[in-house]
Amino acid sequence: MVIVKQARHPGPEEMTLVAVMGALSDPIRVGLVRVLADGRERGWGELRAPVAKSTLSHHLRVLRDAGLTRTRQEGTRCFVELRREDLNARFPGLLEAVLEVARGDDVGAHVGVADDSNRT
Amino acid sequence: MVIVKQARHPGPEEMTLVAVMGALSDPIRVGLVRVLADGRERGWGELRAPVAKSTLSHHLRVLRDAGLTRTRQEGTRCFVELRREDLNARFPGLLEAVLEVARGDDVGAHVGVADDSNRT
DNA sequence: TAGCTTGTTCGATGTTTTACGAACAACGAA
DNA sequence: TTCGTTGTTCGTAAAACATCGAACAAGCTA
Repeated sequence: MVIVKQARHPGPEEMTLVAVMGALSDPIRVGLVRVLADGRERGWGELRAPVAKSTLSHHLRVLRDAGLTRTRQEGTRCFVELRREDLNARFPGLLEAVLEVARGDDVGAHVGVADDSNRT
Repeated sequence: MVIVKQARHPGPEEMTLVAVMGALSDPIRVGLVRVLADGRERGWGELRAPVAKSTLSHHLRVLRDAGLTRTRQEGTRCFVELRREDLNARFPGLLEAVLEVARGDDVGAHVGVADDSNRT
């Protein structure tokens, strides 16, 4: 029996505006959200940010705790995705507005994904 | 000649998403924005928040520095207003989305205005 | 089993934020 | 000029945050 201790994710009702705004008040985290904005689930190790991995882990935790992302564990690795549906239901229009500006201003420019040469 | 040292306000181009999100990641500041959301300019002394006046001054400064509000000085007193136009131009949809949630969740509930008995 | 990979957690450090009261500066009123 | 009012700034303290490297746990792989 495989018990993979999944991290806790807040339900929509548990999400707070202040926590979400706080999560998005750091350029690296905004960059991560931008990367995930295409709706694709990304492997943790695929994510690239100019910080140590422990720090990246921290940022992903802040995003998860605020309800912005969902982290799934599979074996020894993790996959992250944006909780777009939940966010739109709980905070209508907010995510789109933020992404729009983030793209325009290129916020979190140094965050990206590895150019994974093993798929298309 | 009256030179009232006006505080510096960032122009729309100087406003950053991260600063705005940071400014809105505190319930008192969200409360202040809510109070100002009706478009009326408010006297500083009219504002009520459960913090010392030096702390309120600090919060108003954070909002001003982020570009959310404009502070005008007249004689010995100040008036604050929301920079709705500028915000909508710079961050389309953001303010409305935030206000919508803030109202629904009653964020910053302890912030308000004095019940000014000298009008209506 | 032994070792490798992957991501989290721990401990330390330096910075930023929030908060308060006291001191201050600017202005208007007496 | 001497007060009172109004809001900012200063000094300080506590908490939160970002960051790192080291240690760790869990799961594959050899």
